Amino acid sequence: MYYLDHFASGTDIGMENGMKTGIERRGWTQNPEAVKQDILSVAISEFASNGLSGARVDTIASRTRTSKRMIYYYFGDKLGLYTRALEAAYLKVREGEAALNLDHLPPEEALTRLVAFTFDHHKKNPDFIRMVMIENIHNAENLAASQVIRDMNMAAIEKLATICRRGEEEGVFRKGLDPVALHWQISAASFFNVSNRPTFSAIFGAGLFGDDAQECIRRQTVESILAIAAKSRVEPKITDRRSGCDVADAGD
Amino acid sequence: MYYLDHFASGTDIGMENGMKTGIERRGWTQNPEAVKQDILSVAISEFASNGLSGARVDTIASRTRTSKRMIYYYFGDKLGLYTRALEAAYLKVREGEAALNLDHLPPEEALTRLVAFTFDHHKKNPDFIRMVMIENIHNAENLAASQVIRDMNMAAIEKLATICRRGEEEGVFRKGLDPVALHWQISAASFFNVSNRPTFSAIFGAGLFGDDAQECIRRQTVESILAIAAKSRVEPKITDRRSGCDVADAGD
DNA sequence: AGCAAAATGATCGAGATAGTACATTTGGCC
DNA sequence: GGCCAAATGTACTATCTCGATCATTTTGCT
Repeated sequence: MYYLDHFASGTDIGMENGMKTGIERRGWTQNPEAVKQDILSVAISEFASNGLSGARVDTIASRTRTSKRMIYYYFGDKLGLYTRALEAAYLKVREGEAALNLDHLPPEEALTRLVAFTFDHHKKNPDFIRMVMIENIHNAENLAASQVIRDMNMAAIEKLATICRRGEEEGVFRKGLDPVALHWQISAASFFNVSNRPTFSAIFGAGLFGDDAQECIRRQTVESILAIAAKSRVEPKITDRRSGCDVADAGD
Repeated sequence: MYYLDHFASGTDIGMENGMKTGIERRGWTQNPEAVKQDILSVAISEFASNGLSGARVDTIASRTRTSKRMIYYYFGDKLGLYTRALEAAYLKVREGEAALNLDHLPPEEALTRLVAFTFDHHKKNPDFIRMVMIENIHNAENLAASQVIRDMNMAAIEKLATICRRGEEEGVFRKGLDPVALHWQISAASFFNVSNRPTFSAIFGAGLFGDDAQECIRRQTVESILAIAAKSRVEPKITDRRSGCDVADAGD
């Protein structure tokens, strides 16, 4: 099986064998990079659909323009392929996030956009969400081994930290905000909205995933996050010095 | 392999072979119910740990006081066992929830307790959470087939609906609150907190899962939910009639 | 052109795994 | 006690699945 030169630079990964790509056919040649990318994109889809144990190397191979031989040649074994696929999925998603530049916006506006963006972005990348779900099932053992992924996420936090700091300085956000905790809140809503859609729909119907209801949920999410970040409208009676959280009666 | 009479009524599922149970040994006998329960509890643990494809029937069998033969005898095949295990996991968790009686409390207090309870309860039942995660990976195909589970969840919503209605009537909650949407918000935080702990910890460290930080997150969650339910302190400029949500600028 | 290393093709094997066949024991009932 | 159906034990197999082996082609380089 052969590849067009620079096939890897094509964006339409899912095309059929023999489809035009818009790239000139200037002879055919070995193309290791394209082979790897081809394998990875198929692997992401397959692992995301069926999980680590559920995915079949043979199935991945057959959906590839290359052979199983190549999978083992480049990735060693199934777990190696999985790990690289996980990294690739992260990379692709973080790329999308990198385009978001919020530095010129006022902090509240920046945070609003960040939350809304994350919500939408997760929704547009279900395979990524599923990869993370699967990784959680496996106790993040493979992710823990990937320095690449940790670095990328720390970068994401930096962005949020910057917003928090600016907000504090301008006096619109409360002091001592923990960017990681805020990220947790943002992720919880955005992630759950995709990850648990199947069971939620099965039980309560698809209503919450229609356009109107999703719009509503997204807005609620944005507002909740902003409320957490904002200086409390009502002065808290006690402030927990350790975590910067308002301490109020929360039952039990 | 033989069973004590009424062994199924014992609460300590995880005990070793031959351990005392507090139940008098009054002879040994066939005990189909105990066998089924034994298999199910092992199955939940195994499926929760390794997923549907990752779980091994032989492993389940070996951790059971009975044999693989019995698994197929009572549950037909692996998928049958999985489905029953899923139901059993739901049942166990909903049982815990049923004990919660909130009808005598004022709506805000009831909602506060419900949220806090859900947060804690999910945390105490990671196997259940993992089963749901796995079911989501499989697009809820098996859950969809289980009427039992749908019924139980509808019951849970009823509880929330009652609180919402009372809150509306007493004028402390906004009108047109959607109990399912509220349930979504509660679940998102409570579920994510358990489901994504491994990846989150791997990336950002375990800090957020220490007692102090968890306390803080739980409180933030409670407050966010209450804020959503409460009548807005600031009158909304526009109200979306379809969903009952405030419409404000939420960015793109 | 010729050579060595990288890349790829075709086929096969070992072990794991779900599920089964057959035999045996137990327990309620007469 | 004897009988039959439910329950359980033992051993086996067909198949699926990962991974390896051996052979061949392509390519960069001199």
